Amino acid sequence: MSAGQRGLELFLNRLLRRSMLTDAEQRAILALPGEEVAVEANRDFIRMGEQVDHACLILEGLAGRFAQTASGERQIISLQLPGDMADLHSVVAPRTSLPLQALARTRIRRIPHAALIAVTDAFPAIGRAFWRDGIVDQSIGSQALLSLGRRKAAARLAHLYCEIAIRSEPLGFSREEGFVFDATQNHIADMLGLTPVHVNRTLRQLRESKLVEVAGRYVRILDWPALAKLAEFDPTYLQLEPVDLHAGRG
Amino acid sequence: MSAGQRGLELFLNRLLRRSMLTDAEQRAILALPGEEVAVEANRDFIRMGEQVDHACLILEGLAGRFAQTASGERQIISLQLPGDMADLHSVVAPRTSLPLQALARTRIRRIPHAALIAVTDAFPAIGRAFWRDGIVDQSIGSQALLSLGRRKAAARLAHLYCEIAIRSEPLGFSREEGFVFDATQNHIADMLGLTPVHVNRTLRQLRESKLVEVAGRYVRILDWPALAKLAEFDPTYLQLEPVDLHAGRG
DNA sequence: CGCGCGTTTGATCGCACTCAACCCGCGTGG
DNA sequence: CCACGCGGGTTGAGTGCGATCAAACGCGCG
Repeated sequence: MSAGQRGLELFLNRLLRRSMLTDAEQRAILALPGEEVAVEANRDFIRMGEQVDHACLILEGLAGRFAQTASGERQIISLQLPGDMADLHSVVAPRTSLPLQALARTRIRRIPHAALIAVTDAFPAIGRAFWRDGIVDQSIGSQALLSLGRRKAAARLAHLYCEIAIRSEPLGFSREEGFVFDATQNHIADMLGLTPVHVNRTLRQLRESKLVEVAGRYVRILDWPALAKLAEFDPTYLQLEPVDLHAGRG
Repeated sequence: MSAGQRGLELFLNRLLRRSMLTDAEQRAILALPGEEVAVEANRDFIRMGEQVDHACLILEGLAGRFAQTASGERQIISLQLPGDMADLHSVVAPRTSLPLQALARTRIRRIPHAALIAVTDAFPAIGRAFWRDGIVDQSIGSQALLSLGRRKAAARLAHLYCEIAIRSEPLGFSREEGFVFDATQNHIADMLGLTPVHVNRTLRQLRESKLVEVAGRYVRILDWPALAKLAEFDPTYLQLEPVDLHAGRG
């Protein structure tokens, strides 16, 4: 199978974990057109206020959406892993309000809005599956709000690692054997609303408590129960079970 | 016109500020069925994990969606004002992950999912308008993340007031003449990730700086430019201009 | 009148920020 | 070959914003 198709299969898997789609609908997803693009680390591939006519599917690497204050402090709003359609919402909101940036070297696939609209018109259930897909991102955002608003640094970091571990599973990584998380401590600080210095210290705590082991891009969770407890991590917000979005469902 | 229709007109206005809809589509929205319900202050009207078959349109009052930590600390994830469909997303995610609560005495209108699905099947552009509507909530959530992660208490509070002021305009309030914001300082603390005590002190700062004037449920912004500057408030994240979501658009 | 809720204020504490070095590995260029 | 710069990580000392603990006040309501 071609590289493009592999990307679409990851995306289809993502959709299928949350929405039931018929064979015809699945084929329509896999037949989506698009061109592949490579993006260097720390490069915006969608700029602020830009009008876009395509959505970006992450094939490889790590991307994030940013907001920032006047003084230049950044906050990472959401993280995109391979298989995530980073800005599927751009189909209905083509003027993007927030930039998208590659945190590490990343490959993306640009899917024209026209094709996405055509497929949602032909299959209303796909339209609702896209909508539902965005709900998951919103749910992740809600957890992030809870973290930033009410959790201490250690719990925030633990929660982040738990979430990335689960989200990495479809990519062939498991929690125990470790996963790739190619973000710098600077990036993590921007995700958690902390300073890089404090991220470093907090990370040390987790290491010294034998909860996680970090070696460059590779993260391994040594004590999942303890880490999940510290984070108060409950994965149900990620694993919405498949729902039948076809009209006249039972 | 009946009370139910007035609620739907507010909702239709909300949609029309962001999406273009044909006359037929607008009539379909206004014809949505639903029963009216009154909710006391501090009462959940959607409980955690509940499976719902209707969405809740806020007619009057103030509602919010919550998340909380194991120790019971709460974080308000989103606020719903009259005219907002509080959980439109429940159409595609009927198992709600977060509870909805009335912050003050509130009247809602329950719209059956079946009717909403029927209308999106008959008019795909309505489905995309719903989707797009949710994007605005996400955009508001992104600003909240930026606030919690990177802004100080005074800026967070200022930003909140600016946002509510703008969002209240369609209800007949203007920024200068004041608006109704029926949340306690406790609620505000749960929105901003602060303690009630600190909200009180911060509010005093804003009062003493002659930026806002608060009298019970009534808030008046005395110095909009200064408040917006303190908050770094840029309303573009709320006012997505109307987009044509019909297939084959230019 | 007494109770409860929301607001207000004071005193102290602590988590995370700030400022400042320094280390290390890597790529680049003299 | 080494000098140098640079990005990322690590550590220390001092500071401050917002939390915590505690108490009192005002007001509506039973």
